[in-house]
Amino acid sequence: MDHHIKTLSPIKVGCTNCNLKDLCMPMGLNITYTERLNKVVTARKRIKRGSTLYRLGDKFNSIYAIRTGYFKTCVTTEDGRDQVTGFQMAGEMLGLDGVMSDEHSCTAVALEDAEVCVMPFDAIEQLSREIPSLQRHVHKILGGEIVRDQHVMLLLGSMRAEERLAAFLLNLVERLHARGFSQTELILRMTREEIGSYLGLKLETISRTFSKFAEEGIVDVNQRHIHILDAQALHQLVDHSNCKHAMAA
Amino acid sequence: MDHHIKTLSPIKVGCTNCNLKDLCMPMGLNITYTERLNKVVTARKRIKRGSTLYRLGDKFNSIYAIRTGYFKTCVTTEDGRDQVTGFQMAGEMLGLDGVMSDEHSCTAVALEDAEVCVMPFDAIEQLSREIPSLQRHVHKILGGEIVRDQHVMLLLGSMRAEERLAAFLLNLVERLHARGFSQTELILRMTREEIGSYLGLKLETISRTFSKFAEEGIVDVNQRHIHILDAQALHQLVDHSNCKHAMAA
DNA sequence: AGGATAAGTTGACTCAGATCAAGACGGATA
DNA sequence: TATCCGTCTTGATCTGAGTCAACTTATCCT
Repeated sequence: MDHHIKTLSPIKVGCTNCNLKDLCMPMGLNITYTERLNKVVTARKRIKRGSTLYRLGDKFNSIYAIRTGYFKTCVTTEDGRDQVTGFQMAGEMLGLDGVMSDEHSCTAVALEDAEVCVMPFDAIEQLSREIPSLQRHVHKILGGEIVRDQHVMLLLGSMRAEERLAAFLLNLVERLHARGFSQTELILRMTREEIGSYLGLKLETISRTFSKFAEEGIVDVNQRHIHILDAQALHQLVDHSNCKHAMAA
Repeated sequence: MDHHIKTLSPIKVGCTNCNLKDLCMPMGLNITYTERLNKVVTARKRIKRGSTLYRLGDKFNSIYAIRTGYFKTCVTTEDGRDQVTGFQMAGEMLGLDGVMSDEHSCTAVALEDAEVCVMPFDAIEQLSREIPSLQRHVHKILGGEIVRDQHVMLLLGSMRAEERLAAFLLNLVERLHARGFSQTELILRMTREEIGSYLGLKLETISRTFSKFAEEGIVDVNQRHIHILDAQALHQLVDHSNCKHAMAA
């Protein structure tokens, strides 16, 4: 029991020896700078599956680096309906949606038990004034979010259901692969409804499209366990949407 | 004629006496700092209607503040098909899409003859290390883009055609109003096709929806000249999409 | 001014995905 | 082991927006 409490204590593992340091905030920083960044991480926080890290409207103080677990972010409207705006995994940052107006513009929910590093944004700003490479990295994290959102806009604005799901699966598996997981197998952390919300489709359509992929031998679907059998076919689906009139020409 | 050439010369009007200074980059900076920012603006650039400020894949060096004119940004796919990701007007920034990967991830096209201030990003980064309030502002500009994109995702993912167009008109007129223009009248700078691309709809649908709004007396449409007669109705359309089951409950 | 070209409107028809509905499955609880 | 509930699948039907096409109206160019 004592032992269990010890693992819970704040700042046991620092950035320096964190296995995510090449993906996360310390990316590209030397040891001296990483140590300084480490001092900015004042706390760790555990979030139980289903509970929120922050909610729409909460005061913005910190950004969060995910150590373990999965999150979804969603924009909730007054009436309780919501749209999923993204899924985040270990090494990715959460909370940047609050930078603009000093309050969060979406809600972050843990899809499974998770742990995050809390980084007060004031401290990050101060440190990044002293360390140009950190400043550059903060800008890249913010800018990367913009590029990612643009891709989702492209997906929502011009792809059909199959193309959307194919793009979604490829994106997930690519990010997992960057974290050392399989390039062909994955376990979905979210429901069909959440995938649908993210992709602008209904849960039935997600289910049907999975079944169609399975029939065609492109993927093997067992509940949330997905085995990609023909990644090439998925890529073609995504690219094909851009080729309708290129082929006609 | 001489007079005309003078107005064309680089850096005639500085940030200090620019009429957009409260909306644009110098927002919130005192006079001393604004003068320093002014030195970063090394050039002005004129872009003719229909030509590009930068293209997808171009090396990222600078961000741009729009002095006059309108732009659209679009993600172009290999085959020439593209999706409009946004419309920008005076006082807004362009080019942030390049921060992440050091090359632009979209193309910026002038919808009418335009003039922009060129701000080398290296210089902005350096200056923002010295001026915390500028640093904060750069972060807010980047963060604001994220929030804006989230709203578009919500629109594309969960609204019907009428709701999308209503939200689009309200957003445009609000931004124009912040620039001193009418709250009820506006001239569209883009074609129905460009609006459609942005909203994930076809141009025929945009046309039909405008006609429907006109029939219902919500707006008066004369080509690109739009007169909003019942802003309340537009607001209700947008909010209503969030109330379907709230009303049932 | 006139002719060419781009932009916008409107109608008829089609279809992808939504909606409604009925079961099946699997993990949690008692 | 039974049952309960959230999740998922599948079928039947409906509908909002897409597609195709014909036409009108602006705008540009010489």
